[in-house]
Amino acid sequence: MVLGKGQPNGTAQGDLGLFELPDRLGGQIGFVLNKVARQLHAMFTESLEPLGIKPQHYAVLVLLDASSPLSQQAIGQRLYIDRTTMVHIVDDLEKRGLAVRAKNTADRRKHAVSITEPARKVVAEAGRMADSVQEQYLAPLSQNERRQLLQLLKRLLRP
Amino acid sequence: MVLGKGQPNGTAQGDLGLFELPDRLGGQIGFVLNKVARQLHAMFTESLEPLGIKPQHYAVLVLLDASSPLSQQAIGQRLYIDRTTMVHIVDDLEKRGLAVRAKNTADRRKHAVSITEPARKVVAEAGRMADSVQEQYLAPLSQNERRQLLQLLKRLLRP
DNA sequence: TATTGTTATACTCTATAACTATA
DNA sequence: TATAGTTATAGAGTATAACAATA
Repeated sequence: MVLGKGQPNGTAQGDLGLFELPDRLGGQIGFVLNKVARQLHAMFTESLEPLGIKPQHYAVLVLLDASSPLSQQAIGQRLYIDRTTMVHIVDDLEKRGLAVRAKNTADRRKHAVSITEPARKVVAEAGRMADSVQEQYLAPLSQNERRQLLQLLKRLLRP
Repeated sequence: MVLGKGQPNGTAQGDLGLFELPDRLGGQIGFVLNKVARQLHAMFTESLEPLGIKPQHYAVLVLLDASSPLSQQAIGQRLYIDRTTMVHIVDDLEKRGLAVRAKNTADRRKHAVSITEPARKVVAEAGRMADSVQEQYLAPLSQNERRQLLQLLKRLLRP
């Protein structure tokens, strides 16, 4: 997708350069936020392909890597993932041998989902992919600006 | 979805509070970006329901309000929307009487898509919705921080 | 009664491929 | 040959509703 740089905004009012956004839209954080999130997500998804996982799997694995076992509900609550979606994700991880389900003996409604040993290397590798993609996508920003951006976003995130 | 505030992170390492993210994930801008974008998008979608349009329709209408007519391709390029997706969006707008397709006589491959007069009021109203949702969602940030956030995001957006 | 996990289903958003018509 | 628009189709990601097992 070669889009060039658009015309500098020397055009008459109401006559936008080919790739310019009206102020009304460019001023909306929502619009820009959405596009940026999609672009980064697409890049990360692509970078994970060789590992046979997707961003959601990565997120769950990071969590399990930090503390296994967890119930599916517990994982979902932390990652803002619905429990029905969690079923599919854990299904995928089990098929790929990256996680295992056991019964929680204390509360037999719950599963005790754990990361497998081979998966530890996969998470590590995926983490490097994540870093590399971010490094690439965030290149326009200084280290300090990246920290600022992250802090601002974190303050917006709702439970 | 009542998630509470999570435990303060006074727990032993490896033992995360119920709603805490491991540093590895919380430190990834991608993860937080994605969730924030989805939350805002969901709120905006809901607020637009009474108007019978969705965020993509709003974006196209804003563009057409600023400069009509435009070809579908031209709209899509500015809004990062695929041309096949544009077909559906313009279909929807025509059904709702918010836009009309005419043939571009200079280049008869192209459509000349224009906003309709009644639609001008809809865009204006939708714009107020957008402002209100943003005001609500961005409440944790000062005016200055909102500007910062927008500027940082805009610098990331790729063509 | 409430919670955990499951299943089936469906919706949103988007993109790919193949086509028509115009240039 | 390339571009604009269309169509059919499919995929990813997510959610809703109904259910079983367990608390």
